[in-house]
Amino acid sequence: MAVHVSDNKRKKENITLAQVAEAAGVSKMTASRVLRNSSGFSTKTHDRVMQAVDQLGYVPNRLAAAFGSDKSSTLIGVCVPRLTSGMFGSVLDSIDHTLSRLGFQTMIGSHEQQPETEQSWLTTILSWRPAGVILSGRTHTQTTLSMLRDYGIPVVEIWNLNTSPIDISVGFNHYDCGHEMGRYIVGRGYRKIAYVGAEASTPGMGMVRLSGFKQALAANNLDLAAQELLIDRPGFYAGFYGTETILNRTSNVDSIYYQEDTMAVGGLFYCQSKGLRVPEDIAIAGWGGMEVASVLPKRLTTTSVTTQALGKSAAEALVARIRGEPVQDVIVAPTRLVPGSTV
Amino acid sequence: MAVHVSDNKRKKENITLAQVAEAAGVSKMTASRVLRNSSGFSTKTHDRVMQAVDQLGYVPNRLAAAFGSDKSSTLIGVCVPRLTSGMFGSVLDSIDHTLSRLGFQTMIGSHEQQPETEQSWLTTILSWRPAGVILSGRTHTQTTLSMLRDYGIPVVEIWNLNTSPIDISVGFNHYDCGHEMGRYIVGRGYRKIAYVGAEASTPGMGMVRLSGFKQALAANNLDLAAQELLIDRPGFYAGFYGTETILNRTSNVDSIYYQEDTMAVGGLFYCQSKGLRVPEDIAIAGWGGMEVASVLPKRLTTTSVTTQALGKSAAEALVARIRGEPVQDVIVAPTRLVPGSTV
DNA sequence: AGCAGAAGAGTTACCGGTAACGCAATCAAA
DNA sequence: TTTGATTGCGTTACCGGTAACTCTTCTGCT
Repeated sequence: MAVHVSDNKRKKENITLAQVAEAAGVSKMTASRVLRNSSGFSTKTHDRVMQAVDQLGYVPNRLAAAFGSDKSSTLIGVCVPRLTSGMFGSVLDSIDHTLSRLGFQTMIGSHEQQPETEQSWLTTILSWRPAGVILSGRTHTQTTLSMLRDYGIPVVEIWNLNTSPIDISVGFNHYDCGHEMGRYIVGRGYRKIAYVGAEASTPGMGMVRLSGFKQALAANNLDLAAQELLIDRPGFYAGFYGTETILNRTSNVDSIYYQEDTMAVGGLFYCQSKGLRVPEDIAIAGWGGMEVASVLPKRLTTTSVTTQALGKSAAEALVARIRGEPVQDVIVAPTRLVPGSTV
Repeated sequence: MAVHVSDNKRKKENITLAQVAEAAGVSKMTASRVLRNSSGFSTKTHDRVMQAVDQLGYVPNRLAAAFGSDKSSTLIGVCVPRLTSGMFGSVLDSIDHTLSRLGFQTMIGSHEQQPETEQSWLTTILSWRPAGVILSGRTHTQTTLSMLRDYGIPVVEIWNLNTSPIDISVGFNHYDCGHEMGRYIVGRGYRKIAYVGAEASTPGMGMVRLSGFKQALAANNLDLAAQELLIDRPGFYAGFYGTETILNRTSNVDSIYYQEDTMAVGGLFYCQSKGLRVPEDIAIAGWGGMEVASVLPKRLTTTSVTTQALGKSAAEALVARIRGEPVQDVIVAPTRLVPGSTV
């Protein structure tokens, strides 16, 4: 197979602002002002500069701009737990679209629920002097916090609702989600209730939902009949095998609350493969309102969450903060329990 | 709710290379050489500089580095069709991990299968002067191609195998995937074969697989009995309703090939809901080897693809090209037909 | 000893924007 | 008409690294 080396490529000289300015017959500074749409130029000058830009095909060098003044960075760092999850994919998608509409670029990373990974991501990101960052970790290291404080840029914490955020928090109320589902399941008459979750490393928001869930049971003088926390990525597979484990270990479980819809679907399939009727023999509930839940033979009882809205709110709040506009520092993204036919 | 404004924050002065150099008693240039591990310094100097770095907590300014010399950019642009797809999520994850291990940062965008969106993403990315880009579009606009040529950076095209790439291609052989599945389905005795796909905008690789699939049918003197191409994002939902449409429109269809596993699963559920036995009444095959397929009551017949390997290969090839090392310019990522119990 | 070449380190200029400041012309109010 | 404020634009310096070059020392070798 052919082997190429690219060093023979000729790199076309880039057009600079100075060339644009010269073509327009103004100074670099005036051209800069026109392009940033800041004030201090006449309409005539504006038109002449824009014409020169079009004619020369000028592409601004954001590197130089961001470097020259720390105020003009248009870079936003975003760190999510996983890139492979449909939920976070949707949030990322929404953040990315919103930010690029507002003239910002996103630099993405994943932390796999490990505060140390988030910290090393942050170190790297800060070396790019971003205008702001969006974090999704449940907990942060001390170093992370002090870096953010020292660096002094806007920070949005997403996913979890945090009533005393570093700066701004946009998230779901996971505790309430769990509590509401707990009440619902108990209200439907189930009494021997189990939980199946999965955490690859340190606990994420599933644990917060679980505590709300347990609280709802406790309010009815119930406790979890069984609980299985796999050391794995949450997904269909983990749900399938987690259910197997629970049902083999504990008898007469009449309902299972899952950390996520994907896990609930995995569990549902396990039950079907064992000939268990849902919800007569066993009830199943998830969280997330993912697409897969809507095409199942039985509609999954779950909590539907607004990932798109979350991403959009987070991005908009961050930009507002960057621009010095007033922003609410705690924003709740809506969630809603959707009764299906599995509970 | 409280309203904050961040302009009262105090930004700690960043440590610069000059300060490190002074503390180490050397010149800026020598410190720079040590940090980049290029040659031209003694062990003693190296240690003194590193000690100063640790002591001062120096964080390099990549913005300045990339700006000062176009050779030292560590930025890679990556553009995928969607952030919400599990398949691309996995590829992104793999690319991101590999690149960050090699000292690069990724800037991600999505093009939604629209060459124009890819082009505008490229314009933005180029303004950051990246060291290389990874594209996944099936087709590119003329402007995209000429920008890449002018700019002269390494380019890796992923997802599709392209025998005459812009620079480097790392992908699956979608045609062969389709062809192999076509042969397999015909070989199992099916004759009235349909296809269900979904494209939100311009055709992606599903179309390439379909053409391989059709070719395999043609080799057996068969033609597609029916075909449904939804104008939608491929997913469970599209698979469900695409199947409904096909089966209502054409009678006696005995097998359906889906663009993706998620769609196949959607189709499978539709069939179950209508009391159709799989594969006795109707056979179902997908593509992708996604996790959901492995927990279904019946294991899905599909083509398993190595998204992780694809991402890793792409990232490694790009870095090798950036470093001027020899690279194969066409790299095939493995795919494998996995017989399940749905065909 | 004499000399070429390598190794280690410093000097200078520059990348392409933006902030801060300065200055002339224009305009509104006294 | 004078004066102070505003508008429009230019000048200068600077951001924090790196490339290219220069200048010393050391080597090792004839």
